[in-house]
Amino acid sequence: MEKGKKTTRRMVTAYDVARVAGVSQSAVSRTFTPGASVSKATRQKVMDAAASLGYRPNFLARSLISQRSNLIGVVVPGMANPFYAQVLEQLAAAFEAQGYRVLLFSTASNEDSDPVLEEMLHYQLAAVILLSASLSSRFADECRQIGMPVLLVNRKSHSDAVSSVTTDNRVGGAKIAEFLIAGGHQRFAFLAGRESSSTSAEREQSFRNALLQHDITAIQREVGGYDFEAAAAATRRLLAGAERPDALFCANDLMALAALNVSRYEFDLQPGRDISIVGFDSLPISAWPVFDLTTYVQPVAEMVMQAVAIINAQLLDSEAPAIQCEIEGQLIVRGSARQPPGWK
Amino acid sequence: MEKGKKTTRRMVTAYDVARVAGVSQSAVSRTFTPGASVSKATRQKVMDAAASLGYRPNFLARSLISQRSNLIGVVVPGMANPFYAQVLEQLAAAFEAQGYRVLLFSTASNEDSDPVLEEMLHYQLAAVILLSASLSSRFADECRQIGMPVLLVNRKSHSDAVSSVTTDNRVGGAKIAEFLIAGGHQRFAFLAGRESSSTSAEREQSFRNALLQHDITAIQREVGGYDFEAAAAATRRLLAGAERPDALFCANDLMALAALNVSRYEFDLQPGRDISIVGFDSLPISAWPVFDLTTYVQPVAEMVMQAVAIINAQLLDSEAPAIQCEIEGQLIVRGSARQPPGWK
DNA sequence: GTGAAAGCGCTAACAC
DNA sequence: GTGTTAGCGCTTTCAC
Repeated sequence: MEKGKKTTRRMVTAYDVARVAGVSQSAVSRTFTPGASVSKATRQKVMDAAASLGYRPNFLARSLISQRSNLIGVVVPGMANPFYAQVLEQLAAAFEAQGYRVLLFSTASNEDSDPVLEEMLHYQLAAVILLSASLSSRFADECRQIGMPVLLVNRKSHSDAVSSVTTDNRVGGAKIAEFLIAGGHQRFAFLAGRESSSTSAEREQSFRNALLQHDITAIQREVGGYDFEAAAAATRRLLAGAERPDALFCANDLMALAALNVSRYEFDLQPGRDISIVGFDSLPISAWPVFDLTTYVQPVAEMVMQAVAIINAQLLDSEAPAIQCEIEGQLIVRGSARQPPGWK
Repeated sequence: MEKGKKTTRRMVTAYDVARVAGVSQSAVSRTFTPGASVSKATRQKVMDAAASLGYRPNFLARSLISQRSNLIGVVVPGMANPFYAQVLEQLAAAFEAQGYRVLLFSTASNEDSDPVLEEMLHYQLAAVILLSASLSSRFADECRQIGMPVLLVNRKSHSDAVSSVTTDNRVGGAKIAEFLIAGGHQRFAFLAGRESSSTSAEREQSFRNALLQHDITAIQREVGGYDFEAAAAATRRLLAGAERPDALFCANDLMALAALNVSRYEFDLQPGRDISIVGFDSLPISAWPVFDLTTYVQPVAEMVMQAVAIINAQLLDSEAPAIQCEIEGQLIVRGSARQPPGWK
């Protein structure tokens, strides 16, 4: 912050406007405060003066005095995965509609968001949203203490003092298992996301449990870390193995798309016929004819709605309890996995 | 545990730290100001007190008094196009590395960024970056007046008082034309982005010019508005027409991907054999085997580097002249377009 | 309804 | 090197 030539260009302040309008500075403030009491005449004078001077209230100063900012901090783990981009976009749109602004904190992919959280605490954020990232209990406590709502999206906390919005991962994992079993598959495999991710863990656990109901215990497993290249490599290992799986459940769509590419172009396996591949998320691009991916929908719009609702509730009452919101997803059957005869 | 206890949520200030450390408040300020002169002893006392109290400088207050914020406003036209997401991500990473933070302003796609610019002026932004959006000269003037650097990325201004970073669109358009001509194509088509976009216009114009050199003037044309669905519809019109093109240049990759899908799955045309499709951007996903798209690279990393360099220069000297930076792209030949024999 | 006055938390002269 | 002193631009009592 050493840089920057000092500009002598003083900005237009409420005082300047007051002087021109022939009113007090407070009158100017009131004019720009929705719901404050100003007479029609005063307001008009102020507006005219403001317009002529090109005045705009300084939101930073406003936040400082009013002790409340309209900045929402959002932590995203990069945007290589369209899912994150989509959630971020909708989150931003929803909050902007309410007069908030998103301050972006991109974390270098890894799950440890403590350093970035530390950074966030320097801005008087109205709230913090962590997308696909977890939160140390230390920070959870600290945020609660200063009355700053924190919300996990697409991830759950071990502590239920932290709010979260997720899809019903367990239902999804089970549904996919049943679908694959009904399709008559024999050799199952799971492609995991990051090991530390609650999301991947839930999907895997329920997948395994459902298979167990049918006495299927031998499940091959690789880790793709939610990354395209890593998932492609993992798929290669799986398909090159002795017991090539005929049913592959990937913890997210991006990895499923990688698996699709590898199967088709490196192993000459046609998804839906020679191998069944299922994802999780339902990215827009997964619906493209080239992929035609069977997947479990994470209803992004609904998740964002709930996220906004939870944040609003906490903002209204800082004593409000944390909420773990789990949203109903849906299995979308397309062509990348063999379809059981008569499947609804 | 005391529930419902009303916590007086005053934040920890430099004064509190000063009191505990037994020094003046300025000493605290200096401790947290890189390059300020504080003795080892004082600094230590301050750091200890700060740590014990959980003190963090308030960046908003700092910006207010120092008249310079570390907030960079970035306008993005949504993130459905991975190109935007990629640029945003790298931009954020680059600025964060310099101690800046990105304040996100997502505009509802359209090209008129005036309302959002208006919003931005309320925050004391260090600089503003417009991604694939244009700028009215009114705002360009206003921003210059208050000494706030503005930079267009992937778009050019008619005025050269506005800085911009773009790829050499004209070179790209011409190269693609030559490549397609060398491939022996007969019926050319161009799929435009938004009509108001300088980027699309430049690519089209140079494409046409290069074709003109070979006496090719009949060029079919549709508008895809940089949107996947719109581009798919446009492609349908093109392919259903009497004079079905055998060479299609799309103003960006996203639209080329749409064209690819439509060609292959709706018209049973194999790209690279029955029709040649070329894009512009070189998205990561365009390299996937399923698409194997021939395209012109926009070197995102380099563009971001230049963007940061330009902003830094303007920040250092607000009188610095605007810079129009044009970066050299590169034609990536892959399988979606027929390859001329012996093409280098 | 309106103005005066008191700060929000901080940096940056300025003396010492 | 350190403390003292002014404010940055604004909201918000509080009298009138």
